[in-house]
Amino acid sequence: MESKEALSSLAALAHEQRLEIFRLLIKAGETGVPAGEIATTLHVRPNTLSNNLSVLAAANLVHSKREGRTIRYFAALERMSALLGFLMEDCCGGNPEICRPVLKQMSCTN
Amino acid sequence: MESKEALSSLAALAHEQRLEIFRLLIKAGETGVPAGEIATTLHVRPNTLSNNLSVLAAANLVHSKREGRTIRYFAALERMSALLGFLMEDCCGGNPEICRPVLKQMSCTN
DNA sequence: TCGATATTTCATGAAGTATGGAATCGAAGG
DNA sequence: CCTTCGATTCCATACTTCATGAAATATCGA
Repeated sequence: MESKEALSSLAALAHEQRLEIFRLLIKAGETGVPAGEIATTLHVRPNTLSNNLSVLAAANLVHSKREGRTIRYFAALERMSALLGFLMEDCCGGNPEICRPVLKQMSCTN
Repeated sequence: MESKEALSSLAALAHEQRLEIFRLLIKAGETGVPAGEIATTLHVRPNTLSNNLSVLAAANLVHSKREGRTIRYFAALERMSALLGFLMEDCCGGNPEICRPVLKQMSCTN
């Protein structure tokens, strides 16, 4: 991942509503969530939601699929993966033990 | 980690110069880097650097230690760890296989 | 084709953030 | 004590981002 991509992802996530949207989509997983359902769940106006979804989409953090009148949104885990890799690049250059706790926090066993 | 803390961390990182600073400190690990060395390495003015370091420090992403006239900065891995955990919370609620690739990207074996 | 529903686009004012120059602080050395 | 060096703070200007309402677009059912 390049610096500019990482920056756009971080900027997209550095916003209260967008962070909530993204985490909601992370939790929803493969199922995704229709735009309207995001709006009612998070109590946001549809136009504001649409703007924020477009920011997340421009940062490649989410993608969408039309289903008739509704549009279903999904978190883009592969992008998230690349971002985390970029942020922690070479963190273990000196000593693998140091960043071990970071990984532990991410473990999917909880 | 609470949402507000995550937001301040993300906002701090969503800035070209601060992202470079943070990644430099991540690579430096336990050794840390003195402020002056950061300035010369990244070719930034000392006042700008100082501002940006204070933003990163306010977000608890870095901490510092005075050593005579110089001040040495370190990346705060425990904060980074909490941030990643917050972002990916419940990512595996449905299916552990889905977020496995995210972890792989972070693996310290490279 | 018409109306209803779901979502997006656009322009705008208000608020927040970045930047660089100058002044300041704190520690070390003569 | 005075100077130098490393780093920070202050401040005004310029820039960017944000939420909002009004209008537009797309899809479906009648």
